[in-house]
Amino acid sequence: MKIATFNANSIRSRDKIISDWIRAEQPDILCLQETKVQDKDFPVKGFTDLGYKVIFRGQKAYNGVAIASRHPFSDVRLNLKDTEEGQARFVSAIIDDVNVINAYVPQGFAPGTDKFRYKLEWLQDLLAHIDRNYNNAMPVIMTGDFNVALEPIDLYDPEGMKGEVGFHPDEQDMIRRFMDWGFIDIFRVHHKEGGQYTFWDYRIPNGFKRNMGWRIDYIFATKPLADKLTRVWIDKEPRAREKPSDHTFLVAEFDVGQF
DNA sequence: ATGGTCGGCAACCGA
Repeated sequence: MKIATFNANSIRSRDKIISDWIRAEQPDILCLQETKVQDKDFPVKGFTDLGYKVIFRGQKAYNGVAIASRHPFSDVRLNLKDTEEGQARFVSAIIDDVNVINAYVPQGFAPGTDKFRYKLEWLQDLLAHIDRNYNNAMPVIMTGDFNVALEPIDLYDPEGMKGEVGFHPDEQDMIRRFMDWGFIDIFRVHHKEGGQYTFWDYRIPNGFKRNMGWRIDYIFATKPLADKLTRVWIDKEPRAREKPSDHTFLVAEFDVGQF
């Protein structure tokens, strides 16, 4: 079973990068964030033409998440909280007995602001939702853009960014609570080295070429799945193309029978 | 070298 995550920064602007990548890599599941499209305008045909089903939750201009899958969905959920209609940041489903959660965590702007507090609250709500609905003996994958680098080796300038948004202890403590619950950061299981990033800010001149990036996209898996991990990697090729997203693809393969 | 990001969407906001 091959699963990938990609913050597209507009799914419509990334049409060719996404379809080329799907054709080349043939993932079972692709989780997308920052689709930036309302549901009525979602490019469903692009996925069905490639043999994929797709579920999505979007809004105008900002946020938006989707899961494309070669296998059927069940138990589809399109929002984290029933009251939170306006924030298209969460979609989950069961796909061939694997519980898949796709999240676009709020960016947070800056510590000490309402946006930063909202980011922490959103993560808290996500953890509460997971704790109510799953346990760590179940096969669960939680993936997406978490907008948090965990360790100094996960960003290019840990000294300069210490305490800033995306590299703040309060954010890292929240992510570690997911790991205490039972989620394993599977990229780190197979890659102990630093300098492996999934995001390079457009605003840094030649930031990608100079590898001035952050590892803020994750695939978390519970132990039953993590034990079956065969390969996990960051595919930087799409980031090197014309008109790339500021993020790139993170991919994992598991040796699970039913796929 | 007198410049220096994107995308959405229509003036700036968010990242």
